Amino acid sequence: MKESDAPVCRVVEKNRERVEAAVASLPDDETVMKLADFLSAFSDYTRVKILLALRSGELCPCDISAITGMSISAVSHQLRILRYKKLVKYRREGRNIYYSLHDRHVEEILGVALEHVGEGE
Amino acid sequence: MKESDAPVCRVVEKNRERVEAAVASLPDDETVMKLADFLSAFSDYTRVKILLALRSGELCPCDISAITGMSISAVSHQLRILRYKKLVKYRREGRNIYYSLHDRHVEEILGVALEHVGEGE
DNA sequence: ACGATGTTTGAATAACTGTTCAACCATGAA
DNA sequence: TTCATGGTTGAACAGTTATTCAAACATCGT
Repeated sequence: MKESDAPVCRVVEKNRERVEAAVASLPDDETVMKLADFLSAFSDYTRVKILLALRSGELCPCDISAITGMSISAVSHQLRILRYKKLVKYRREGRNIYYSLHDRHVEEILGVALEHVGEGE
Repeated sequence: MKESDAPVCRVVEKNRERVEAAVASLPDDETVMKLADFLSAFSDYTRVKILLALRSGELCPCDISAITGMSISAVSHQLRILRYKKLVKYRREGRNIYYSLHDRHVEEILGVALEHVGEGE
């Protein structure tokens, strides 16, 4: 959208304080981008399932494949995303690699979201 | 992937307890789907920005357009997604429609996620 | 060194998502 | 009723994403 022809209704004028307060309260753009990037890791059915499984303890890709019914390759691709976005960490043990949730934040988000969808019934 | 030829490594056998515990702890499929559906609403930069802006109070689409620099139409499309997925609610006041965060869960998730990305520096 | 096991990776394809544009609906004022 | 204002909607396009397949890498046992 071009800045020049932003459609501005009268309400924006009336609400100017409100609007300016909202703008002031926004984190900087980079933080918003990081936020969306982090949260977007939760946006896929299979990734959510992987994360939920990891709440009960560390698992290797092969375990996760068995649990979720996904192919090993698909699991590995998704784990890579979860790694990059800091939702999981891993450790090597011989030939196996064990994945676990990165920190409490991830568990907390899953918990709050579970509450939310549970209430909708 | 076909169930029949799921690649199962030895670790799964060794970890059978662990794997079975994880399977047992998983919510039913419908819940996982609802979870992913809810959380996927947080996965876009512009939606996150809208939600962050709404933390400071209710706003109409026109306000949000001014705050985010998005077109009114784009804002409205995103608000629809946020409405359907129960991240925001709205009320009408004459010609204006005011949107606000649906409940504490949404605020909490944003808060936890902000903590998470804040720590990474 | 070799083979087997456990995992990762890149390329390709199919499905999905966000923005724009134009048309439309809803409300209040005249 | 008619007009202007504030919002919504559908179609279309561009960009993104998840899965599969085949090939590769890393580690261990022999």
